[in-house]
Amino acid sequence: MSWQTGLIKTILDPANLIISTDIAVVIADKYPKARHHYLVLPKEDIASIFQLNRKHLPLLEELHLLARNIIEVRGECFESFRIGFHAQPSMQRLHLHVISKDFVSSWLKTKKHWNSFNTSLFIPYEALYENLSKNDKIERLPKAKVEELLSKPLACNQCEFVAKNIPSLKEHLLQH
DNA sequence: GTTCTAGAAC
DNA sequence: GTTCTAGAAC
Repeated sequence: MSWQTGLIKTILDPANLIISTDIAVVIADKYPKARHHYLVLPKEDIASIFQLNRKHLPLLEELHLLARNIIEVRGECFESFRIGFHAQPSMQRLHLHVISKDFVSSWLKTKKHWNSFNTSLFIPYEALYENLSKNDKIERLPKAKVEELLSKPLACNQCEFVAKNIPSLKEHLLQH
């Protein structure tokens, strides 16, 4: 089994499921990039956002419902979370990220980690939903665009601060 | 996706 | 000399 199928294997074990419905499940991200970081995955075998079409809109609504549920279950505030998909996913099985905006985590280690959640490489749930409604599919970003976004400066998500490197960004995030 | 680590950056 | 980044992983 290659590493890309790790999520599919993870959800096979009921012990890993924080929430489970007929349609979807919620698990904790194995390498959380913030104080709270969950993944919502459909039980249906959909590899990624690129397999979606208009028929999946009700499924997306179910995923978002579970996203709101896990935030509530954990006693957290909806407004303190980002909910969305990576524009360039690495792991198989469609997964909706539910991540708190603090980004305080020892697993946050690289510029790629930061920019994948804090540039257009992160597609908010609502944006993906609207895009799918309109176009009946999700287009892959051009390689050059991905590289441009990955190389963006380390701009704080809560103020105008731009960090010189990852350690200084992490130190800064702790101050918020 | 992570781990490891060479060599760049400081 | 130490910190930090970025590319290979058969």
